[in-house]
Amino acid sequence: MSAAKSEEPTLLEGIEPASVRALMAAGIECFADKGFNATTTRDISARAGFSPAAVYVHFPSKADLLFATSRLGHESALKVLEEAPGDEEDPAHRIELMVAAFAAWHARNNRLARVVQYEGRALPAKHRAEINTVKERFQRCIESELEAGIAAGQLTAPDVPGTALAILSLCIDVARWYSPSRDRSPEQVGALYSELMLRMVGATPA
Amino acid sequence: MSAAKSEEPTLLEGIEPASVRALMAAGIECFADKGFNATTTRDISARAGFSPAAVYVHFPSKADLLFATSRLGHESALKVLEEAPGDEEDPAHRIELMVAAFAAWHARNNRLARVVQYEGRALPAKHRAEINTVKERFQRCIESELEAGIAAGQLTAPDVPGTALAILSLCIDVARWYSPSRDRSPEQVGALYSELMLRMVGATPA
DNA sequence: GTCTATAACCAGATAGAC
DNA sequence: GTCTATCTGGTTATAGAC
Repeated sequence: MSAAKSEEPTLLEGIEPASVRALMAAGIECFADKGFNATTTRDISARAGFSPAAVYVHFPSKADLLFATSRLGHESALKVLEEAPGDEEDPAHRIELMVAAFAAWHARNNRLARVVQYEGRALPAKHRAEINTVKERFQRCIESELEAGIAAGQLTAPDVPGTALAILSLCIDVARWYSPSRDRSPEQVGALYSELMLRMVGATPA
Repeated sequence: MSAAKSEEPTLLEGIEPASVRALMAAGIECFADKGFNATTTRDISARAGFSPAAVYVHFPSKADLLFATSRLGHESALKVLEEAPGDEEDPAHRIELMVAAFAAWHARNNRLARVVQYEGRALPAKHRAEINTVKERFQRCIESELEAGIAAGQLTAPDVPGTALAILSLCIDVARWYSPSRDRSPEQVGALYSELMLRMVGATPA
């Protein structure tokens, strides 16, 4: 656990005050590295440059800090998925843009994405339920695009819910293996994955 | 955490003595449910039907119990991947069998698979290194099948290492979302995923 | 808002009886 | 080999000074 150089560049930008932003950035790094339960409040405070008690000035508990970061991550990922197609109308092109953006998000924000995907267990039931309502929207997002593409005769899928799940799953698992130093750029991952996805739904472009 | 009904049916069969088998089964359930760090040695012992100190009779530490289960899982998954094609020689059919088996393994053994994929961080460096040597073989396995299929003119891929990684990733992420009560059977997951994979590499069968 | 100091608790691991 | 009892260290969270 070295110094706190790598703050999440864009996602935390709007968070105020700066001490909360620093604590959230530190929490993301620590939770991604070691998991929620192996991270101590001292780890987080130290990485953010504060004394051991600092977490409790801004959050009621360590779990509330996790909730804040987890919600931020879910909302950001959902926003990316929903806004990716813009005003594009062609169904195959829409889903191509969505997958490229969603996969790239999981690469670019892979630390936060790991927290989002793998640390949800540690949330208290009430907070986990709130997070789960967001999760359901991801699946519906992809399914409706697939259905539109199939209706338009552009795509084929052996099983729409299963294929939608597989597409999401493929993008989400980027968070598990992606390493910014070792792998392709987030944009390259997005480009490769959207191409593989198009092949998967029978819409090979070139 | 309810009673210890659901032992891993086949994988732990050969483990002796029975107390070690029970501890490993309990460890898999607990680690999969709550993660390594949130699981206490008391959780494991209680679930296996022993007193709080039982773990230490058979394992030097909680981390050694994790290592034993993690190694068992990696070896089992690798064996499934390597042995799936049998004496089949057609490259497209070989990779189809491999993906069907590997995806189904992650569904069937989804608790153990979660431990294998998400709890490796908690292993001490030496044990993690041993596990990583196994992990590398998965990627090579898929890559060489892709290359054979491309050489035979049966498959196409925009990027062999990237496509191999995506195929593995797709199968591995089954462990994250699969629930035996809610989802398709492991065999159905394998069938769907091998079909999606064949489309992805340009070998649509029907 | 941040610090130092500490309370209260809990978990990994061990000792020694049976 | 399993148990009960316990040691020891570390963790969350709080109190109260500055």
